[in-house]
Amino acid sequence: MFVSRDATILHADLDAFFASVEQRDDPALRGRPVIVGGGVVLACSYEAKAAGVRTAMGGRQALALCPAAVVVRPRMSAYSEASKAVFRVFESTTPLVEGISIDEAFLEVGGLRRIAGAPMDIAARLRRDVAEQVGLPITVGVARTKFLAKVASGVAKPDGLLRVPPEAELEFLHPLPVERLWGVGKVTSAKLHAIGVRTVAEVAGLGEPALVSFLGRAAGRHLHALSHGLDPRRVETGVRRRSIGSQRALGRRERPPEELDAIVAGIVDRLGKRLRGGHRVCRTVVLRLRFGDFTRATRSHTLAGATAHTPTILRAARQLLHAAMPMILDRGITLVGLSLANLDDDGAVQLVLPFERDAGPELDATLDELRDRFGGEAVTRAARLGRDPGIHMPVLDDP
DNA sequence: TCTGGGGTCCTAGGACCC
DNA sequence: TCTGGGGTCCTAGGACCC
Repeated sequence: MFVSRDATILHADLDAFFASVEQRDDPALRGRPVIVGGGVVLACSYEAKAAGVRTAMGGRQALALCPAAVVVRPRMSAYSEASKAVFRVFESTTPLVEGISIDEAFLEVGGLRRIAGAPMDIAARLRRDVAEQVGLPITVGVARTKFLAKVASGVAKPDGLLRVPPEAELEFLHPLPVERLWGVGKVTSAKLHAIGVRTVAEVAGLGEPALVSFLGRAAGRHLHALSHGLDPRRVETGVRRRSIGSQRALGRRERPPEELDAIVAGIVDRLGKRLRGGHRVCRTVVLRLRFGDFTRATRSHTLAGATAHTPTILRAARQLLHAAMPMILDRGITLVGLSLANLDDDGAVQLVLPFERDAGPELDATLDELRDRFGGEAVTRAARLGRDPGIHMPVLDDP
């Protein structure tokens, strides 16, 4: 496999994204500590970070650390717009863009040297373009691998640019704390600390067999590779979503079953629209629950066939909810959510139904039945296509 | 400190098939 | 009567990321 010897991967990461959008849109917030969120901190400006505020921290604790902070309600649509604008700048830089979240992406610029210059020049221009065209600060890491590019941007934040030269990768990587490794969170870092491992160099020194027996096969191999600077992943475009979900925190108040049912119905409705909007279908419905003691549970059901039909999904979700009721009543529910997984593209199929020329009423009855099964939208589209009664009628697949 | 909302991937056991 | 190994799918839980 070809591995570039050159540092041609950019990791571009917007700084304190939500908070930066707020500061951009309201000059009164500039230079001040800003917290986006309410119950928990969704994002905070660097002024707030300086006071110790962190993402996912409880709102009360954040304000205790930083009483001067301005708390702002999140404006998701504004962030979504800003993200789109930034990604337009990415796309104008190189066609090889792999988005990894609303505020970061990998860009491969290895093939652009002749027309756009060296990676560092491209990165500097990208930062300038995002600042000028979108008004947001962005940090870029440049390296030979995705992982090193990401670590570089993390080290260079905020509003920075850093290249890891291929000949100095381990020199750069090994002194860093293990938490910098992708895939090392709270649990894994605690495990590693327990055996006296605190730096990437020490992880590298453990050897793969030890890491595998200690952390499991996949995690062990992964960490071993990363700690030696090995990461063969290429920048990939057009990565498809594997699941979509929506959830709602409920607080500690008791919720009667009818209310839970209504909330689930609302979530199914939203997800069904997103699914159809993206021309996708799902096969697995996952109910997510969180309880008063903060334990969690999931219950899932896989359908015989793929669907984007709201009533079909709702039926499955209701059954899962019903089966989980004893647990809910017992432990008290604080969050309910649904994920739709096993996603696929919605291959529309044609259903051929034989009809006589004058079978008007019979056709109408059949159409009603199909609307009920597949959703009005799909069949209305299909009925237009199959205007001539008795000939054919394409509908969305839903066995 | 009493904790949002959106995702990804891995593990492990059981069912089932060859 | 007692015995294999391999593969896939489903379910549930968990760690992790932004």
